[in-house]
Amino acid sequence: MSVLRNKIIKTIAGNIITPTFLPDATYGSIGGLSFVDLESTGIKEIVTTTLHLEKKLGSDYVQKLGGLHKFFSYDRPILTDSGGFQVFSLIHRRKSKLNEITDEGASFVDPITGQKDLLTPESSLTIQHKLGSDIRVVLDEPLGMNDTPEVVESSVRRTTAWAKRSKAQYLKLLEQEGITYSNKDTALIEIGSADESSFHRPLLGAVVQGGGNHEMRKRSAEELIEIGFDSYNFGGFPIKEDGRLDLELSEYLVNLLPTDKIRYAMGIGNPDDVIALAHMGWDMFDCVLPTRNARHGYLYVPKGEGDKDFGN
RNA sequence: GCAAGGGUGGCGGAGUGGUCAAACGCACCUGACUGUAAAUCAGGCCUCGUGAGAGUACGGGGGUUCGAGUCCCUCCCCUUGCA
Repeated sequence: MSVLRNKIIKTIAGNIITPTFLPDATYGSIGGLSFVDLESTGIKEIVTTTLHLEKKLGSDYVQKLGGLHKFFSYDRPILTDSGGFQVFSLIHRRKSKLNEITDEGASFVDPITGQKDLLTPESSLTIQHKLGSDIRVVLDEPLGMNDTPEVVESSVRRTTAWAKRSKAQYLKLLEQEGITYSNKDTALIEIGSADESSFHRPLLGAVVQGGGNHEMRKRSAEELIEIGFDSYNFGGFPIKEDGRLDLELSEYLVNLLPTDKIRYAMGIGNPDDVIALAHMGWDMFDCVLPTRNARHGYLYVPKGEGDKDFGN
């Protein structure tokens, strides 16, 4: 049963028709493509990485230059991640007392400078605010699929707690700018709806955790919905041992999320997966996979049109 | 013409009497890659064989030696110095 949603996500930088896929641009660059090239692919919006920008350039610097859009010379919607997943991957590379997650935040050792650093829910949102992105994500604690129930429970609890702090920080930053916020604001509208003007504030999404455990996913979703966000995101690394996305979990989760909010599957980028999840009702996707694969010489072709002469 | 140094796999470049099918790069091939600290990682890369393994290689020819990419002679070619 397909529930493919063609809707419109409103952002400050313009509207996005769903379902949509956002490629990831580490420093605002998609694997060496110019924005002109990017546009020719039909891509209308991008994701960029908070932590890389913060560590390499500094959000203060980007802010001084007028924000990401001016800095990149890109006027379409830009989504920033919290930096949580990058810290997560760093921590899993090298576990130590310096690389750890506590209730305060995620501490890690900067692999370039070797200095200890701490990313908190508040600092992540402040950085994203300075960067001036259109869609933002709260800091969360991502997990894989095979953690113990205790670890999963802890991740969900912490993710909810961080989401609360993030929302508070978000509202504080909006207030400083004199931007109004209402729980009734809706950034997801029907196509053809009379009101297609651009949105008046950046969007904020929270990330549902719970690993491969349905009950925990449900709890996580409910707790986040209680706080209230513009988007609810499929978090963690929901890839099974066979290397495939857990489609059952994907479908279970999408049906727990409010239909009048954006449902965003983070890090899902296998073309077949994107199509499958879009039909489940997921609105938005981002992933490194297509661009990374392309950089590694991998070409996607429609089913049945592969050519042995081209390898993959 | 004289002098000196060289000619090794697709390329660069190790190797100076046995453990060399040839280090190490590059290129190439295959596999991996899922909120980008992955422009990475794993394997292959003379021929035949799934494999153990076998065969043929170090400019050409000849020689010394149990054994030569490595030593000697000769021929061909390249680079540099002197005329």
